[in-house]
Amino acid sequence: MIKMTIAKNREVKADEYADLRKALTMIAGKWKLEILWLLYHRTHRFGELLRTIPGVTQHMLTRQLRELEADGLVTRKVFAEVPPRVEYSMTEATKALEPTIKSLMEWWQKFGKAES
Amino acid sequence: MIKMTIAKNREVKADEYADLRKALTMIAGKWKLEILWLLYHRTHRFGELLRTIPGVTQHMLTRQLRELEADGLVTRKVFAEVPPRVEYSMTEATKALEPTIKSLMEWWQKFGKAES
DNA sequence: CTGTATCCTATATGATACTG
DNA sequence: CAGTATCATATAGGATACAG
Repeated sequence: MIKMTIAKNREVKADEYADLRKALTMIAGKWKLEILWLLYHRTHRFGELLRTIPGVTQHMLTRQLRELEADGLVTRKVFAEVPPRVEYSMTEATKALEPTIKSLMEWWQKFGKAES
Repeated sequence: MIKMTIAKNREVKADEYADLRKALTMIAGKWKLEILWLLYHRTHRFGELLRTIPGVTQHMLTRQLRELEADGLVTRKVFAEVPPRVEYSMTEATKALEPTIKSLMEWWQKFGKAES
């Protein structure tokens, strides 16, 4: 897997940026941080999230949850009941991300607020 | 500044999410991480960045730099010379952000790669 | 209750040509 | 050298109606 090309360093770095960008966009969706925050506390049903998050629509909530699920940041559990029940919960990856989010919060406290 | 409303907690939290989203989007631009990375090493001229970052156009580079500057993440220094010279460098805020970026990198190493 | 299907707008990104 | 202007495309976000 070693690339013996002159451009090796550039290729490797380009991959790293792509990775980091991917990680950022995984949580940068308009409603994702609030969804994750709620799931940090406990499992939520779809309707709970819809009622708790101000301004979000069914459509957007569904889409953000689907993306988070595809990225391994939420677990979706469907119960075969009538009426249907669906529960969303965090994953190991979500838990592991918490320190990073707090780090970003602390940075914002010191530097972000002064700008813009 | 204390809001004595029933919705106080929700309002406060909504502000926090808006802040975090702002912090994320400040560095989530397509070329921003690579720009910041280069500036972590040393000051760069516009043309250097343009030649060093593969795939970026003059137009996009200018816009990403302007956004970073507006957010306090790069310093732009214009020299009154012919031909013109413009140097971009990092700020205190940029330096302070490095641990957060590394934290995100480490998280990706453990959890991001397995998904998607 | 928990979605999906359409259609629409806003923003981000990009290609290309031109300029002090 | 370091941009700006213009036009075009891609993606994110949203309003509304309908469905299992």
